[in-house]
Amino acid sequence: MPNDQVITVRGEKELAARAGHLFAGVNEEFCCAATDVNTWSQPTARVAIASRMMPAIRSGLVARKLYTPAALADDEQRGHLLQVAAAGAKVRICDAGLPHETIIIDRRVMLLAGPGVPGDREFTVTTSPGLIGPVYALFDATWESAVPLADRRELPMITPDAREILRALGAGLTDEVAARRMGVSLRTYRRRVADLMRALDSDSRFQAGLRAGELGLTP
Amino acid sequence: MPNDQVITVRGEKELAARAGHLFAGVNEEFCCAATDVNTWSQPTARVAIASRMMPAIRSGLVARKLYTPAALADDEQRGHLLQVAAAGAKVRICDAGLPHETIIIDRRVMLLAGPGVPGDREFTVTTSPGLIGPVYALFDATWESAVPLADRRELPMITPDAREILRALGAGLTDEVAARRMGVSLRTYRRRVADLMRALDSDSRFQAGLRAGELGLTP
DNA sequence: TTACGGTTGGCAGCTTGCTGCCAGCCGATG
DNA sequence: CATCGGCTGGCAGCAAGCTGCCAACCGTAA
Repeated sequence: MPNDQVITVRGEKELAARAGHLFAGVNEEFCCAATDVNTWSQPTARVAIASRMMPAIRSGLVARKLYTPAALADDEQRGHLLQVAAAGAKVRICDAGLPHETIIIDRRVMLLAGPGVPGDREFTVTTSPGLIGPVYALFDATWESAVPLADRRELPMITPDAREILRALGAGLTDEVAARRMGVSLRTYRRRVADLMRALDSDSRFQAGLRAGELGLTP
Repeated sequence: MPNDQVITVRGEKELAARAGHLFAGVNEEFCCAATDVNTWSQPTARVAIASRMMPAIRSGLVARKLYTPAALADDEQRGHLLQVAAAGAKVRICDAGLPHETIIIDRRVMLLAGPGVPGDREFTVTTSPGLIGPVYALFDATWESAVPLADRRELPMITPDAREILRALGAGLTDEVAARRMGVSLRTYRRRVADLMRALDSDSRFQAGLRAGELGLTP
């Protein structure tokens, strides 16, 4: 494929047939951005890819996988991500949508997938440095603002109630004012603040504010 | 230019000659991501572009311009950004590097610039939806995590001293412990914390923590 | 030398935050 | 019906945070 060329294929079969050779060797870095882990139409393909990648990671390959919170929606996906992360891949979660899967291999080959159904969607493959470079930069920028999977705490207790408390805290209100606004007693408000502090694993309110922001819990 | 094609040109003259027609009409949306505003080799070109874009914004065009903090490095750039923002363009600053300028027009045409010197660099232009879509999504993701120009406070008073205080606060230490560690009295530590709170325009420590994080002041 | 401005540190008084305690209320269960 | 668990709200006691006050110290300038 000449350097300035782009090929577009439909479906995974055609992708493998026309561009599979480009993905044969991953030597240095594998970058992937997607909504969730259901990339390929067959879940077994995902397992096969992961099992091939793990030895490579041990040999020095850098794998960066960027997903949206949808990738943590069910236990299967989460389990898979924790598994690849434990194997050494860097996994981050970003809050913005990633409707098009983007894969960049060794900054040499780039695969862009349409937003369609995994089994029937259009793939664009290119080796053009003029295209890969800028996309890689944008991937990098998104990566930098994403939260490492390990740092991302699951906070199921972010009820509407807790969210209102975060709002009040973020507005700098005293407990008394905030409690009155919420229509609860000061003791109850403080009890809930203490719950929130515990959930944020924070010893001070400054630290809690910092963490709430880091975790994207601010309203 | 066929849909799946990409053209690569070197220099602005060749860009205008071979692809200038693609940029003739901007009807709906103009998205741009770059390190700073020194996009073109001639500053007068920047002024001319801005002066053409302002009436369009008033007619409903959405202009989104995404830069790194380098775009605020000098008064001239800052002044320009404040000007276009005042004219209705949305300007955001993102903390990650954007070494390749990326321009997407009406989601129809995309221009990717190499990282070279403005007067002598390579441009890649494409109208391929398979390419524009994913890049647009990554632009969007980066945009979402960037800070609106208006919200970005300049905080020159982040001395090494204040940074150490932020560290102590972020670690959840009590004032007494932090003061002792810094080798100052509790009164002095608290005096400095109060200075920091004032600088962060915060009424509570939670709010201060939140803002410090938002402003990227955390160590 | 003295005078001045800025900073520090100790102290005191106050407010805000933290949490235990206990009574009361409510819903669910046997 | 009684019992239980969970939650609420008032109160008290304490810790942490906030700030004014004043003396002491330091560097600088006249």
